[in-house]
Amino acid sequence: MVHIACLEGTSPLRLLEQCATEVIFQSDEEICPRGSTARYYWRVIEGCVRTFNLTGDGRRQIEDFLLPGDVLGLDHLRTAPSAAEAVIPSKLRCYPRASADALAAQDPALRIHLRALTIMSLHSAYLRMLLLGRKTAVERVASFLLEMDSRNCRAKTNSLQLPMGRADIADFLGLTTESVSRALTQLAQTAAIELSRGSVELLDRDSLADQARKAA
Amino acid sequence: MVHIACLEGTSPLRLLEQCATEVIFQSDEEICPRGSTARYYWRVIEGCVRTFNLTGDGRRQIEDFLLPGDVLGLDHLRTAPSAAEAVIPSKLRCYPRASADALAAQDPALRIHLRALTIMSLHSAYLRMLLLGRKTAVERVASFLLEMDSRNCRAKTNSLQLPMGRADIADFLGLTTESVSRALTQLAQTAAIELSRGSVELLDRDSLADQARKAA
DNA sequence: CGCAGGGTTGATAGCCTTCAAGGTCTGTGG
DNA sequence: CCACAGACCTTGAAGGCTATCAACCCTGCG
Repeated sequence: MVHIACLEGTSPLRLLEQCATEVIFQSDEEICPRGSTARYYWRVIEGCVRTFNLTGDGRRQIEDFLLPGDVLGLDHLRTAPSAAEAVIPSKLRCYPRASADALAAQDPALRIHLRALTIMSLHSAYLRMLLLGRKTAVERVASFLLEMDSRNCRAKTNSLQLPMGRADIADFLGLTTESVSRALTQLAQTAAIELSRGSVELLDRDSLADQARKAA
Repeated sequence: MVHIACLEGTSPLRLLEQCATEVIFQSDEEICPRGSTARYYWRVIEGCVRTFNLTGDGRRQIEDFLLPGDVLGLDHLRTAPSAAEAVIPSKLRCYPRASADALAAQDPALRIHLRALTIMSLHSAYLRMLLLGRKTAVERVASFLLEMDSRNCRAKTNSLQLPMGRADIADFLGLTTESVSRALTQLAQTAAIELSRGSVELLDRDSLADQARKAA
């Protein structure tokens, strides 16, 4: 959800980029375990990361998918509140918190930007509450496709690549894999989308938005 | 959700308190309409406020209940993302954004505190996603009672006053009023709580926590 | 070829919603 | 003082949506 285009280019940030290191994670590999000390911010360079929460008996709710450009760790206080894992093999850039925070302390523009990113996460969380609390399965899946599409900045085509599997989508939307599958089939039957291997063709975004019942 | 005890007492904050004014809102009166310009922060002094989102066809999801001490408006960027209304007659203190932000620009401690409050809201939102996406009706209601209890700082007793009605609780938990009522009855039958007019007696918090399946 | 993993589809069950009715409390007015 | 209306809460019965359980398909791989 959290885009950070303007973290690049500005001059004092060069220093920060210099202390950053890149790390590659394999599928399902843990990036920061829940409760671990929050020593780094991470930025996704390639791939996809999920953050999630579990109930005592193992039910999972995915909080967010992080795509290239998104930042992980802005919501950590002393420790990480939720676990993070790579969805597919992913490259992340790792920024020491101490350095980044020191930089932010002296750079009002950076502070404002980081604050805006956190607030955008909060807005996205509130919209997802509406989705989880009040939307039907088809509405949830349609909303999900549109959200993923809107984050898929560079794509001009209607082809939406989904790095995550049905199980991840289900745990993101508060459904089961079967329900996700059925909702996708149903959307395909209205000709709003077309399903193909590993991607979804968005044929009719208006119809999708209609079936998503977007919040005004 | 957002507690702000330490906004009081520190000396530079006296200035801010001086430009603050108190306003009283009646039940269901709007505090900031969705999309309105974000010109103020608000702090609840007495009463209770709800923030919420609506789908296109009017289904409502309450994002948060704000109790005395909680701050409203930290998640606003240029405009308010969601509407806010008083649940019961409530007194709020109103802080001009410009003054507060200017003060924060010069006061690192205040900045850190405000940032922590925002992050706490985000954590609370993530926990509620787990509730909305993965918990049953009884689990949701038990979780709700425990959360309200934990925010009910000053109370030593087991009596939990709930300022909001069943309809508000339902829209907070993604249920209907009937389901909330049934879940409360069911919790009462296990002797975890006892229902009385306008309040709930928490007889067995362990049992409640058990039935809430709290996230580890 | 056999197997494993992910996705889809079908049948059934369960939980919550919906619709409906009754109960309780409060405030108002006769 | 009591009747009554209204709001809110609770309870009951029926239905719908999604979960669950199961089978099947497809692909990739050893």
